[in-house]
Amino acid sequence: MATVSRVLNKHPSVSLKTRLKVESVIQRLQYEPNMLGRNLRISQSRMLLILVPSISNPFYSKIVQGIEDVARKHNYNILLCTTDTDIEREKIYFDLVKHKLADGVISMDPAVDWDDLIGEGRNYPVIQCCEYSENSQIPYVSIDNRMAAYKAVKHLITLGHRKIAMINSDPRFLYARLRKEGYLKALEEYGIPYREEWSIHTDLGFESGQRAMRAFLAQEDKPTAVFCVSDTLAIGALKGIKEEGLRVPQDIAVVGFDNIQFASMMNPTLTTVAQPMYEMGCEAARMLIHKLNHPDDPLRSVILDHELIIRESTMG
Amino acid sequence: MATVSRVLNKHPSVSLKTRLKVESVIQRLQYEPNMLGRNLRISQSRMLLILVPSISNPFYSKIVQGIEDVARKHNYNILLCTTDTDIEREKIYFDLVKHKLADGVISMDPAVDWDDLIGEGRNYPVIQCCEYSENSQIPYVSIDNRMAAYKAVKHLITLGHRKIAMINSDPRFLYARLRKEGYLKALEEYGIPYREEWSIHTDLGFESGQRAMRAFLAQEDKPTAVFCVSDTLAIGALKGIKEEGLRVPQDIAVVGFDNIQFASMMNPTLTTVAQPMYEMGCEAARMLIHKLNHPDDPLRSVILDHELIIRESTMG
DNA sequence: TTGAAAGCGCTAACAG
DNA sequence: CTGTTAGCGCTTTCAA
Repeated sequence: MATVSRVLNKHPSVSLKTRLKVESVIQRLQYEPNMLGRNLRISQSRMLLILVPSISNPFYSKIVQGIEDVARKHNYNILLCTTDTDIEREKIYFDLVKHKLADGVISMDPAVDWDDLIGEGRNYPVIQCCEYSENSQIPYVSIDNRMAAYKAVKHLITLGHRKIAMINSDPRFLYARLRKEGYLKALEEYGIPYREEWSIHTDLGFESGQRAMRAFLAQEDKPTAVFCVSDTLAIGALKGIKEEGLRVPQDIAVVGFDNIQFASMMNPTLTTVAQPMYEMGCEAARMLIHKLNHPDDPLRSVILDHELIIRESTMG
Repeated sequence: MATVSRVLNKHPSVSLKTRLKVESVIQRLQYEPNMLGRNLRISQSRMLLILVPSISNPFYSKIVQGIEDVARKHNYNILLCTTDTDIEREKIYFDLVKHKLADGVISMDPAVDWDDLIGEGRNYPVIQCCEYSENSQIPYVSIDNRMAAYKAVKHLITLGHRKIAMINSDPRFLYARLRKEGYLKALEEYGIPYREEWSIHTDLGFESGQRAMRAFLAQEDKPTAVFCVSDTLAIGALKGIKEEGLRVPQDIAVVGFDNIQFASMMNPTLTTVAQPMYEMGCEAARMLIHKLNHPDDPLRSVILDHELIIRESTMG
């Protein structure tokens, strides 16, 4: 019995002869090991919990791909859970870790209050990805959102725009707040006053982008450019502009964020800020797995590079 | 110890008094049950394995959403695995079931040969979704792919097109073969000869659609309409057409398949065959969970409705 | 209604 | 190098 276990785990201290014998019996009996027993014994689930706001946004899918690839390489499986940015669901899912069904978590959710969620004095392995709480000690991987937004808006200003609107997401997201700061910084730098009525918060769906755009276009004084915090919003905005019979970029320029694959397929193609989605996922997974193997090593957060990609939606 | 277990599982035979006592102690000790022990004991993982070719295609994401919602409701978690339509990966993932890490499978992959994969005389709970092997006994949920394709192509013919190309996916996929049959049937019905050079097989990426379109447009005798077996391909095709300076639908009409959200956001908006993606996922999950609870109940496969959605890419 | 005891299938320490 | 044994944390008889 122990020997079988050793064969299965490729433990070196098994003679060739017995190994072959065991293997042949395994073959003959069609024996399949039961990992439930193993998991209990070694007290690991070899599962990584991934918390995403939504799976239908290609931005998140791409990150998940990165996580999955690295996880596989280290013999971990992925438990993908969509939270809809709902605190309650987040809590329920986190129970999977508390209950040992997952060894650690990578979260892309605003994460209400990890310190509270985790509880006093516990040390659950948690990595934040894209989204993070500034005041907690939990390591994260992200980009410089403020700077990225600043560059995007500056690009518009450089093109001569002075009436620049912003379609933002839920301010519970840190990235939403940071990108707004970048937006404001760019405006300020060029002495452009901020206009409340040109700033909308919404969810990341296409329709929301479309709706926001409609709202801008219904105003008497219309913006000539729009900065959207996600490509999905920008795509909705393009649609909203088109249905008013206006042209992009001649009448209104549009900038998105993320550089999802669809961005370059649009008509016009979308200017956007590229995030290294796949790489972020990989890095987050690497960090988590490292933490699992070395629980006491302090982990440093990682800021990856972004890049402004200029396409037709700002420069026809 | 047994009593604690009973309290945790809400077993009725616990007096109010002891239950409260146990609960208060649980609270005080911050006790968290270890599901690894439970899983071993009851010999269930309460996990559902989901096999998808790729997660970046919104078509699959939507189905997964449906599965997840139903699974949650029944207290199952989801193990999402992307196979890239690679037989080897499929096998490796299926080991999760053999090893009891998942209680059952929903597969959207061509599934080489389930009967072979599963092995003689075993009865693993497997449901196929969208994609299935015709000759196996494994239940599936899908649409009538042949009919759907037929209707799509007929729509083009009715509009006056006689030169209709097809961008198809890997013929390992049954749906690819069935949709081709529908395409051929429509052509035949109207006495239009099939042209080998107007039929391409490729993967589902945008670029592939774009490339296929370029190939068509490089031919001397160009088609005036294209039927694509997925919206992602169709979106790529739109791009390919645009880069040649042609107009949709005036010069070339395009039909997609799936009705992913992006389809209505394109410019022009995309005519496509809507599949009830979310509902298919729900149904597959329901079937699987039923099978888990009643292993010997025979399950009937399900064919859901599709719908041709006509938009600008065929009728400007 | 509660407690004692067995055992799910595995791994790891120990002895031989 | 191999076999024996204990025990991971839980549920479920069985007896009290």
